[in-house]
Amino acid sequence: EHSWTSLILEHANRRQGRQALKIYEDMRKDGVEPSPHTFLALLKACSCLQDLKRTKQVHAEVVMSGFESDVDINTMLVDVYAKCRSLVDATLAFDKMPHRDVVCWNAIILAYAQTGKVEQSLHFYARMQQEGVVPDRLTYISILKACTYLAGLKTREENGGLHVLQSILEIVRVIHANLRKRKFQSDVVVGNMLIDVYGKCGSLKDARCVFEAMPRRTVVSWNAVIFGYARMKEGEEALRLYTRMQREGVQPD
RNA sequence: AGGUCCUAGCGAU
Repeated sequence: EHSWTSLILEHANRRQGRQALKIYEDMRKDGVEPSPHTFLALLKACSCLQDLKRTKQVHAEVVMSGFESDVDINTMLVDVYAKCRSLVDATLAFDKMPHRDVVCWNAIILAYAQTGKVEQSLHFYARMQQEGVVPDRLTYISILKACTYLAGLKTREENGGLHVLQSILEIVRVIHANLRKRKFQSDVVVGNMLIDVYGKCGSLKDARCVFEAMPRRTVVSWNAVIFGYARMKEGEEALRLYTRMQREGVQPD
């Protein structure tokens, strides 16, 4: 069983989802019983296929094998259903969970965040705290993702979105304050997201401030700040940053 | 044996 699972996982990691599912069929034909690890590997395959129908089939197999209340599997189901763009199924899986830890709260927050549903993300964020679960770095990242996605939509609208951008900006400032309090502000991914979202909200000043304060930067940090200026038609500053990036030995990608 | 994570682009849809 272990070797079957490794094989499935390997194909899933190489984004060969269909192969992975086929191997699972062979495994069952050989009369081998799947373990929770098998399903985690299968769900990873579903996640890259983004195929709702197949995900539901795997879900059915999970139930038949008696792993319906496995926390890890359910968390992954929430995530995969969201990647298949079925928030309904993601939410159903989430609601069925008897016990919820921070990881699964993060998964549902991210599920809504991925399509810019800021209000719902914040709603789950509030609920998790009511239930005594302490947010972690990924919780904040997930909420920032919701803000980023929505801000990205609104900046592309020529005029209409200005007041929305303003309210997103206010939310981001609150999250930013929390991140400072929790000492997550020096995290690279967090920093990258703040640069991006501040830029998309039109606040290059905040974006730049975060960028300059970062203890460590990656090419993503540079991209985010450069695209921020470019978006606001500040081509010259974007170019200056681009040359500075090269001077500091970071390769463009 | 690894349940949730960043920008842009490219594919897929």
